[in-house]
Amino acid sequence: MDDIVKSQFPEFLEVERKVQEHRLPDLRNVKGEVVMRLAPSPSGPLHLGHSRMAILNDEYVKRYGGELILRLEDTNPANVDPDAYTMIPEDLEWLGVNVTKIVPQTDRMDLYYNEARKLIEAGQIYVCLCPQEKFRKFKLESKACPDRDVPSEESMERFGKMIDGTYGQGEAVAVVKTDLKHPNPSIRDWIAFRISEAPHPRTADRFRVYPMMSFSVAVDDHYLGLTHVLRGKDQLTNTDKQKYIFDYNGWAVPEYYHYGMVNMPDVVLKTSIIKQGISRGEYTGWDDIRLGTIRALRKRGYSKDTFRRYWIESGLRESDAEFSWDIFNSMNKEIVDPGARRFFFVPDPVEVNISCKSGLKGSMLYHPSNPEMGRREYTLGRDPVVYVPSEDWGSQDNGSLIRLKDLAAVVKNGNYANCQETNLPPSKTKIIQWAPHDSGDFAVLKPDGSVDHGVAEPLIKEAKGVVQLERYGYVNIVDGSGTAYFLHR
RNA sequence: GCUCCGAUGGUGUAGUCCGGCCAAGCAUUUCGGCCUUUCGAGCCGACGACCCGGGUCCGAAUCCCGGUCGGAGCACCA
Repeated sequence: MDDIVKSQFPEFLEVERKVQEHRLPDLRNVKGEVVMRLAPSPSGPLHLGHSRMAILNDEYVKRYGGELILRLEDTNPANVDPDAYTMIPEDLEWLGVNVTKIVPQTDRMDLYYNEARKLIEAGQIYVCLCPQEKFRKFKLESKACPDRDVPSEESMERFGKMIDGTYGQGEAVAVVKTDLKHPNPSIRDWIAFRISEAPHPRTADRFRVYPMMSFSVAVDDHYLGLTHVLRGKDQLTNTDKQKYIFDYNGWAVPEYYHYGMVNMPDVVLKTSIIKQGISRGEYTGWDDIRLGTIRALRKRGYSKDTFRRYWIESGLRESDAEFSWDIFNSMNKEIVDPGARRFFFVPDPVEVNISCKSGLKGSMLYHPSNPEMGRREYTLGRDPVVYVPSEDWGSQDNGSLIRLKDLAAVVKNGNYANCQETNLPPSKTKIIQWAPHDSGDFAVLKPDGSVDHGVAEPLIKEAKGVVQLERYGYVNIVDGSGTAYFLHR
């Protein structure tokens, strides 16, 4: 029956398979090509969380064609790491995200100022001289600050004084008039510009008045010609704020999508915490494998395709979710396994003396499913000493039969063992890995900060990339130093 | 507290717009079994879900109302 279907209606099977595959929903209102953006702040390299917005946006630009703009939101000098300007594009490139244009916001300060002046003139932005506390109190009480009604010429002059340094940090802000009665206090008359005298890592002291995110985002989304914006639900109120700028200017609003928040367990993502840890020497760097940065995950051996598959499957849902390492790892395993050569690693090794009537030779496939990848072979002689995992060896009683994989079946007698010549059926026998006596020390660094010490078969010295240590798990080997990074089981 | 979102097994998703083909699919986890000189891969099987209460309807996971729970935002951060 299957054969008939296969031979006569192959297209039917095709269709069925496609239905199973996860596919992102179509974007609404697409007219020809799309223009989308990634808008991280350059405070550090990208992490697992960022990879979602990067890949989702990239997927849509790949589907419809168009532009993918990397907009570096660097308008808070206190929060900028100069290295991030190079690390972020590196991370994106590795992820296979095709950025067509890079735009740092500090290149566009004149544009923000000009747009501000336009709105000041129209009476839609005013400059408030209230102390911070007072401004906030007015807001919460839905009251107008006295500066709200000064003539626009006066506000314009004050804006000039913000820029020329007459006002110091904290003494003046430019505020967008919205609706003082708006139910959400954060949307009532929100701040568009503030003074920051902190030196900017990129522009030094060239500017002292910086736009707030909601202002620069609105201006940029318009002038950069964004058609669709994908962002997290945490941006929902910002979207409402930004709509005022669009309305005041009569600009068309891009299509906004807000996907749910994803909680990522067991991993450090917060840039400020990582930075602190690095400077204190607790972490070796941005790629410390205990971290959730893209470069750390990359170092552990994750494939870029895993990120893509995972986030496509997660889609654009608005409900919150829990990140699942189980699923992420399982996807990665599927991608990485076909190319992962197998090796024996013996953690916590114990020496066993084997007695044999004839010489022993170990011969193991590099990959059982792909025999064409060849074999690794070790000639051990007649009464060799081998290493075995103490945990496995110790769990077996004296007199029990144990199979040393692809080497011999032996009967345990303390730290000695006798070869068993008979060809007993292999099932039900404990099968363990082993390493010859001339094996080198090997250590696996794990993401929880622990290290598994042991020995690994000599040929592992030639290995690079992701390998499977049989019965132990997948690891990534980056050099011949006798260490590897733990990937997953 | 205020504002806004959301709710399908342990986890991630499909289905919800346009009610019946859903006694709910897929993936992952866990547990069994098969295969096998890996506790890997593969194959087979099992457990496991439509938040609750009302309403509309011949018929509701899907529509309406109320509740509950979860999350996000409420900065001179992004």
